[in-house]
Amino acid sequence: MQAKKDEVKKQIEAAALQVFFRKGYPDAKMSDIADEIGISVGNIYTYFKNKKELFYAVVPPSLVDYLKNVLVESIHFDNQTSFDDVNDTDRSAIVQEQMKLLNEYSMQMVIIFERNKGTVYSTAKNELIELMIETKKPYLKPSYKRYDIGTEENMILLNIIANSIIDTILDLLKRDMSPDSRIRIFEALSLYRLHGLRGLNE
Amino acid sequence: MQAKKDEVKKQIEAAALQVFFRKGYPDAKMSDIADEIGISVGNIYTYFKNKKELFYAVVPPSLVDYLKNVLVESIHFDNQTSFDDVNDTDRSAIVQEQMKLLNEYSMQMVIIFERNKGTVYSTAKNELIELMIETKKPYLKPSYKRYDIGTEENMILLNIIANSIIDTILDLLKRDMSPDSRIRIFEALSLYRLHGLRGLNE
Amino acid sequence: MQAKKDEVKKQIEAAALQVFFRKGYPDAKMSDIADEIGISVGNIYTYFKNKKELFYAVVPPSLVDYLKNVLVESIHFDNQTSFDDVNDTDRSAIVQEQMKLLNEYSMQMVIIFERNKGTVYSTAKNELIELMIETKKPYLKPSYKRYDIGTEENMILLNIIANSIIDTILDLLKRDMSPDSRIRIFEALSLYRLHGLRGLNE
Amino acid sequence: MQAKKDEVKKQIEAAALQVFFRKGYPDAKMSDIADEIGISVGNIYTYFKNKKELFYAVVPPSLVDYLKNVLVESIHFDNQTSFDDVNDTDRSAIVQEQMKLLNEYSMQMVIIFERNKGTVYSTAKNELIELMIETKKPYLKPSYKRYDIGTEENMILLNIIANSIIDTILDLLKRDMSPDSRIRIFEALSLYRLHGLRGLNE
DNA sequence: CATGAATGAGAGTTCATTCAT
DNA sequence: AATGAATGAACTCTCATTCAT
Repeated sequence: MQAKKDEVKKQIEAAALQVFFRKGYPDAKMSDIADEIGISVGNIYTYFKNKKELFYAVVPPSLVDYLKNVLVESIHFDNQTSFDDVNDTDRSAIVQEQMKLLNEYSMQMVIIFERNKGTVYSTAKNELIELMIETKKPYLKPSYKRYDIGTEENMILLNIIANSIIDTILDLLKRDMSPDSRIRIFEALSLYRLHGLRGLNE
Repeated sequence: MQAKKDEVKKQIEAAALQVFFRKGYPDAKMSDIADEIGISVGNIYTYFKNKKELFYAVVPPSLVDYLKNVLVESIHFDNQTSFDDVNDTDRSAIVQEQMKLLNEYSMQMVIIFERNKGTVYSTAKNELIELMIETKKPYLKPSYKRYDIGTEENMILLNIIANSIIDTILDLLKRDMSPDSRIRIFEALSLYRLHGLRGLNE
Repeated sequence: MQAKKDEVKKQIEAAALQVFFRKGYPDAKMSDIADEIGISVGNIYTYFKNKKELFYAVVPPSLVDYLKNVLVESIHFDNQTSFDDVNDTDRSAIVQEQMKLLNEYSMQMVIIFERNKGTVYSTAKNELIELMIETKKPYLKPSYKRYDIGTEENMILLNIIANSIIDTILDLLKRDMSPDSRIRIFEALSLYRLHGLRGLNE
Repeated sequence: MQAKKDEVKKQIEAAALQVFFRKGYPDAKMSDIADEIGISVGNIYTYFKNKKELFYAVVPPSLVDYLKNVLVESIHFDNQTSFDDVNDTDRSAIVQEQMKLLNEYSMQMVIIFERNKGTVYSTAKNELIELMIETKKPYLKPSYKRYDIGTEENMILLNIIANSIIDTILDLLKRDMSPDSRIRIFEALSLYRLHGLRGLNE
């Protein structure tokens, strides 16, 4: 019985994750989730007190810091030497490992950092950006002289770029493709971040 | 009295734009808009037939093609020579003009290309991406050999990058800053697109 | 000033009568009435306390008994001799006089006896029927032997016929036509009531 | 549970039919229907998508042509010989059968041909009148000479009479009585139509 | 007097949540 | 445990009525 019970609970969680991912929290109807696995709406309430509790069971706050770290590690967005200093085999292993983690929680990641309306995660993306910038500050030059960007503008620029890096990763995770394709595109995006379109297009 | 009427209508439009910008069409309640300017909900219906009409008065379809063109022009995302070939004065004039246009409709742009759920604009961003890729196809190399990306992966990569370029512009427009700052950051972002972080950071 | 005031009041009453006639009380909007004569909604309230008061100013209860009597007189629905016993000139004069009265209050009549929803006149038609039957009872045979109609059924039959006679008059009054046409059709209807389709069609 | 559901659905339909019959579509409030059977307004939406769907479930368009035909057949309004040519037994059987049909859908009939505001049936009565006149035209004399009615007036007269015949049937159906009474009155009304009050009263 | 913008009550509809079965 | 019918709060929209101008 317990096994059965756990089984249903897992089904509900899987269905809920799908629906929260597709529609976001406010537009995800309890009936959507129930329909997804062919159970009654009321039965969800046997396992979860309410919609909110179901949501946080499926996208728990504990996941946030973990995913932030994975993303910060995955990106190295400002460390130009990261890919130059390690050999290809090592680099590949690192990327593969990171990708595995990102894939595993891809839907949660999108929910936490993008489709977070109506949840406590509405500030998560900005916090991640802060973390990215903070973590990598030592490597950053104080300003980009060529364009005479002062400290504040500099921060905004970094903020926008960090934002866009996150969006780029999330965008990649949203798309359906083979793991190999994903890794290749992931690496191409790294190159784009470091060297721009010219870097890609030479 | 007529003056009063126009005044209130403008207030409603301004409030509506704000609320649609902040919450998106489906989550923008008529009461949010009314509360914003301290009038009754019913009074909005003195000026606009219904929520939909108010929305399209504030974010008219006629704006879409116009903004698409401005954005495509503003980006030159793949034309590496665009900034090298013209002198600084001309370039500055062009950028200033584009920025002015983008600033004027910054909220509409975000609504059309990002917070477009429940509106006719839900496909606008993808159409813009298609337009960007299509317009600039002649300049693109058929594939990025270094990462062995085949045609399909190539398209996905371009799609993600185009997406991110749009997001970047929208992000910039969402932030409150002086016109000068905005232009400088805008130009820095162009540099980032072309040469990556290394291009910025040298 | 008083003259002007009275003029506007009369205009409102005329417009109200039109609109109540066309749409009935509940569906007649104050704005319909105002639009009809190109004044503001608020101005109606200068002359009439509210919609109800305007309605009863235009269709006053005092009219009801009067119109009931006119109709009862006009119909002679059971007096088979009415048309045979008087000469044509006299009869014509009587009918013309009745028609004049019916025409004058045609809209009120339709409102009182037919489009009376939401007003105190919802029972007026039944009261008129009662009056018609009561008034003419002396002339009625106690039962229609041929169809074995007992007293109660007899009353229902009379009720239905009376009802239909009223409807027929109202129907005639609703239609747009010349006074002459109206009189001729009115007389043909009398013949139909007395002798049926065969009476008409021989 | 299924039994319960069907039960409630039937209750809602019965209540809706009652309320639509009493008030007409626009004035029938969902709360009227809910109150009628002591359920919540929202619960009606468990069974019917919206007010319109509930209405057309209870008064389906498929009924219209059927009822038109039954009425046209039932009336023979201009065929004076219809009752003379068949023997009493046959005639009785025919009338009984027609009455059964009319009784079964009496409320729907009133709704379709009389209380049809806001529905697709607003033209049904006029269409039925046209059908009645068209169907029976061969039997009609070109004009009623005695009253010198020209073609147009003739049509108006026929229209009014047809209208009144329908009203008469609907009126009969609205009243509560035994089937036998209804049939006797129905037959008396036929006689009235053919021979008028004199025909009844001799 | 006249205006018409503003209000508020009430209608139809949706959906998270409850609860009898 | 499971069902899904039932509830009620909240949203969009309408219109008689009020009131500042």
